[in-house]
Amino acid sequence: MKDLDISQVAKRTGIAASKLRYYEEKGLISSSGRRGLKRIFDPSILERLALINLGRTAGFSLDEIAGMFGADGKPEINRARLVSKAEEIDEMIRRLQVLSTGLHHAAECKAPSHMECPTFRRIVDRAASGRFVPERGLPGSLSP
Amino acid sequence: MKDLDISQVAKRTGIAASKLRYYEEKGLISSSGRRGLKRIFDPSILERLALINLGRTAGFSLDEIAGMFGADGKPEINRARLVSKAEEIDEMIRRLQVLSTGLHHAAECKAPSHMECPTFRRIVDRAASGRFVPERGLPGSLSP
DNA sequence: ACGCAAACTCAAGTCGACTTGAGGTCAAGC
DNA sequence: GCTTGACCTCAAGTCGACTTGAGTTTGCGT
Repeated sequence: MKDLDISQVAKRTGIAASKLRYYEEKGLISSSGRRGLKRIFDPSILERLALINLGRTAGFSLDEIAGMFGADGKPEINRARLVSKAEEIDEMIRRLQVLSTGLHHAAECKAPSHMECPTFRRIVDRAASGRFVPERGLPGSLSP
Repeated sequence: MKDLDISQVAKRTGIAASKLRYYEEKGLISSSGRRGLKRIFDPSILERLALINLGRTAGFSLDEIAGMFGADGKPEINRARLVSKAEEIDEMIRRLQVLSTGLHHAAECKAPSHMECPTFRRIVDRAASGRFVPERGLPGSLSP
C-alpha cells in the first residue's frame, strides 16, 4: 500500500484536513514524513483514526485518547488504566441501554406526558440511581 | 414532597446552581415559581435532570435534548423522532461494545504494539467498518 | 427588626475542539 | 520552465457549554 497525502486521508476518513493537522499538533497522530512541505501518511493512519473516532464517540477528550494509545508506539500502556477505561465504557453502555429502552417506550406509551407514565418513571429512576458520577471529560461536574 | 430551592436541587443532583440557571435559560427545565426572587422547583425536576444527564452522557446537545422532551408538557412528541434517536443510541452502544472489547483486549495482549496484534486489528476494523456516520451533535463530520 | 448569607441578573471569561483566513511555498502537469 | 492549485504555517475566530465576577436584592434565623 502506498503512502497517503492529507487529502487522501481526508477523503477516506471523512475527516477534514484541518482536523488532521490539529490532531497531529495535539500528538494524536503523526505523519510518517514530508514530501517537500507536504505531509505523507502511512496507511495505518486509517485504523488509528478509526480508533480515535471511536474514542470520541465514547465521550473521551482528545487528551485522554492521546493518553490511551501512547502517542507513538513506544511507551508501555498502563494496563490498569485501560481496564478502568473499559469499565467506564461498560458503565456508559448500561446507561445508554436504559436510555434506549426509555426512548423506545416513550415512543409507544400513550400517557399524556412521559413523566406520568409509571413505566417511564421506573426507567428514569433506574437510570438516575447509582448516583450520577459523570465520566472524565464529560459535562456534569460533581462539585463540592 | 416539598418544593426545592436551587441549592437543594444542586445538592441532590450534584449540578451547580449556575448550570441550573443556564438550563432554565435554555428552556431545558423550568422553575415552578418564585419565592420573591428565588426560584422554587418542583421535585419532579430531579427526574428531569436525571434524564438530561442521561442524554448528555449519550452525546446529545442541549438543544437536541430540549427537542426530545418538548420543553413543557404541551406538544405531542414526535414518535418517529424518538425511535430514530433510540436507534442512534443503539448504534452507539454497539460501537462502545467494540471499544470496550478492544480496550480489555489491549490490556491483556502481549504484542509490542497494539496495532501489531491481529486480534486488536480485527476489532478496530470491525469498528471502522460500516462507514462512520457520526451522531448529531458529535464531532467527526462526514464532509463531501 | 435587622443583618447577612444566599439568590439574583447580566456581562464577560474560559475551555475544548475545531475552522477560517491571510500570506507563503512548492511538486507536478502542461 | 513556468504556472497553479494543493499544502503549508500561524493567528484569530467560532461554537457549545458552562463558570466567574461585580453589583443588587432579599428571605429568614436570631
